[in-house]
Amino acid sequence: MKNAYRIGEVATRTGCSPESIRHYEKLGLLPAPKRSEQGYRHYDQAALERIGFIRHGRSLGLDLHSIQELLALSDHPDTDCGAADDIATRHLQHLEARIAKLQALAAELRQVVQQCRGGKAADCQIIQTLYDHTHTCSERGCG
Amino acid sequence: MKNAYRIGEVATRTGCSPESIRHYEKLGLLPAPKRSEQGYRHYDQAALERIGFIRHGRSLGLDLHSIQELLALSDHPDTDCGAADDIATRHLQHLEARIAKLQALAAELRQVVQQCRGGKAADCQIIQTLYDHTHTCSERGCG
DNA sequence: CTAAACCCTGTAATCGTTACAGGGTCAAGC
DNA sequence: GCTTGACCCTGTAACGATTACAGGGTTTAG
Repeated sequence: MKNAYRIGEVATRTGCSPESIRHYEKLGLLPAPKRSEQGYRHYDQAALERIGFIRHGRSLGLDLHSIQELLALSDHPDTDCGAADDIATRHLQHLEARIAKLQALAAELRQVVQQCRGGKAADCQIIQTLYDHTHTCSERGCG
Repeated sequence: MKNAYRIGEVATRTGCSPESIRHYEKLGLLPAPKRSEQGYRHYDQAALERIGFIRHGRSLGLDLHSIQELLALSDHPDTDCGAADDIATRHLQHLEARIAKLQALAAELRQVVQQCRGGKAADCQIIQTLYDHTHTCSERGCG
């Protein structure tokens, strides 16, 4: 268990590219790490765990702003936990809405695809359907 | 049925912002329209339908590149229709994969949310779970 | 005759990540 | 020694689609 990792080793261990790590630092999600005499970043175990937190949040689809809020809660252990629940619940609802929308899109697209019987573009039902604006979402309220 | 619409009226009729219309033109999805003496764009009925085509494609989640390919097919009526079917089918598979991934994310997030019993951030299970890197997607192959 | 609403161009922002360019540092091998 | 390659640094630009300006000109209605 070392206590000083350079950014490349952190990248390997966390699955997070060096560019992203520097990006998180610039955005304030990570504190500025110590530097070697040559200016190389040196990370400790806590930084590794913080990056793991961020990556786990990202893998769940959370945006960096939400992750920053969750990190702030974690940095202030006396804060009420309700805010974390709000963020997660809000994101879950967001995900569910997006799933529903994508499912509607997929269903519509499935119909479009099944209409294609081959032949020339002039007769292509896919292209015809796209020109048919009676099916656009803006007129059916599915956006 | 007029035969000369300015960009604002086209925007109203198609539900597509003037900025987007100019953007589509710059990208080559729309031909450069005629201009008034003062330089205002004047669109005809065919342009309206072409914009409708683009919007319908976008509402299905197609990217502008795919839409451009479909428009190119439409512009060459003798082309084989198979390419259109390829584009639509490929996009449908893409949608289905994305839906599956989002559903897995939502399921995981639902578990996380249910762990929150209130209280202080120090004890918050949401935050604890995010720190727990044994659950990150990179280690479970769900990315 | 003036104010509001429209149009023009070009540029920059959004989000998260990646890919450079241009330069410095460090290890291993010859 | 000296080179080669793998690192690291900073800053900037790209991706995709859209939105939001700034700074200027035109039309239209009161």
